[in-house]
Formats: sequence, C-alpha cells, structure tokens
Amino acid sequence: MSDPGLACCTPLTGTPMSANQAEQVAPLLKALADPVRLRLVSLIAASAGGEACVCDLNDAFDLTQATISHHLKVLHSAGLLDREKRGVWVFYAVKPEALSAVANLFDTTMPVPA
Amino acid sequence: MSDPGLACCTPLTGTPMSANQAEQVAPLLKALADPVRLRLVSLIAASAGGEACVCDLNDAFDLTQATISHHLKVLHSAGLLDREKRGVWVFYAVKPEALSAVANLFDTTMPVPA
DNA sequence: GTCAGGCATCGACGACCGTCGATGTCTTCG
DNA sequence: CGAAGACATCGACGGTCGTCGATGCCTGAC
Repeated sequence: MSDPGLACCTPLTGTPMSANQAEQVAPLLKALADPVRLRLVSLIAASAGGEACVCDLNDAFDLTQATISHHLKVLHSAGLLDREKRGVWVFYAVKPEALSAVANLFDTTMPVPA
Repeated sequence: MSDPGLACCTPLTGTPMSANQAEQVAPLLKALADPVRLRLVSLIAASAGGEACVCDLNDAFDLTQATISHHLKVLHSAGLLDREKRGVWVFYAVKPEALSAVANLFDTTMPVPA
C-alpha cells in the first residue's frame, strides 16, 4: 500500500457517501430490509389516508400479533412510521419524509448514467 | 377476529406489494442495509466509469481485506455489482438496473402525496 | 521454476435478528 | 365493579450476520 507510483485504480471523481451519512441511512434500509416490514409499509401506504390499524395489519399475515407488533415497533423506531392511538385501536401512518429520504439516496448519490 | 360487522379499519385503496414481490426485493435492501456496503457501492458509483478495484476499496476502510471481499461478494450475489478480473486486479462495477429497481420501488409503490 | 502480491475462501466467534408463547397494560362496555 | 378485547412487552430459542486470522488460488515478474 501507499506506493505512490502504482496507481492501479481509477480515481474517485464524484463525491462518495461519507461514513457518517452511511451510518445514518443504513438503519433506515435495515428497517425496510425484511419482507414482512416491506409489506407492512406498503399496506399502510396503500390504505386510505396513508394509515392503518394494527388489527387489520395483523390479519394480513400468518404471524403472531406479537411479531407484527415487534415489526411495527422497528419501523416506528427507525422513523418510518408514525403511531397514533385512537380509542382502543392504534393507527400507524407512513412518514413521507423518511421514504423520500431513502428515495433521494438513490437519486442523488447513485445517478444512473443514461 | 373475523367479526364481519366490526370494520374498525380503513380499507385498502391502492394495490399493496404482494408477498412475492416483497420476498424478491427484500434481499436487495438487505444487501444495501449496511454502512460498509453502502459506502462500497457509493465509492464504486462515484469512481470513473462506475467501477473500482478491490485494492483501492480496501484502503478506504479500517477493515480486513477478507471483510471487504466478503461485503463485495454479498453485493455481487445480490445482483448489485458486476465482477471483472483484469490481470492481477479485480474490478467491481455498479449495475444501474438493480439500483433503479430499488429506486422504482419507492417511486411506484410508495408515492409521496406532494 | 520460484517468488511476491492481489483476492477469494474457510472456520470460528460474538452479536444481532425474527419468531413465538405468555403476560402485562389500558380502554371500553355492561 | 368485573369482563373482554386491542396492543405492547418480556424471556427464550434457533438462525443469520459482520468480522477476524489463516490459508489457498492465480497472476505477473525475475
């Protein structure tokens, strides 16, 4: 390493993601990197008003209510979902800002040439 | 459950992601859901020609060469990176199709209202 | 043919993740 | 008040992940 005359590789032209930015975005992707959580976000986003209650989400999967609650907590802790208690039921809503942050990640730092 | 008269929740208006689609997309997100791999993809995408050799990537991290090789293998196995051996060195290149597939995921199935 | 270097693979270890059953908390109803 | 239902939390289990040191393979140089 550190051989100045070698230059085996192409230099970095653009501005790659910083280590700090990577550490911040990775948790969001990690929260979404699960089939169940992906479907949960999709179900909530496709619901009227961009929100859905846990009882309905629970019926959409062959999983225990405890497992669904856990996944919702992960998504909420990652800042992807908002939680609102209405009476006996709890409604989760998508946070468009968080999703657009992920979308911007692929638009800004990884531009497809053509 | 299965009480037909309850209707506690909002009905699903849009078309949520299918279980099959979620199972297909989740591995891509899981491959990207790591700070090191995120920076690897970013570094490669920011390099000239959208490709970079392992020796250069190895110098950008405080990790073992074996670890970097492992992460590159994960990204390659997920279909996000292309591998090309040139002489002694190995070059990895981003696959724009795979990245745009992820980008489409957030554009198509989760449209931000405004 | 021998040597050096770039990269992949192997085996191992600790840490984390997804799922479950059981239990707790809180709200509404009668 | 007590009962029932919706949801969260707890503790535990097996599986996967990220990282490492050691080793193997393959290429180019001498």
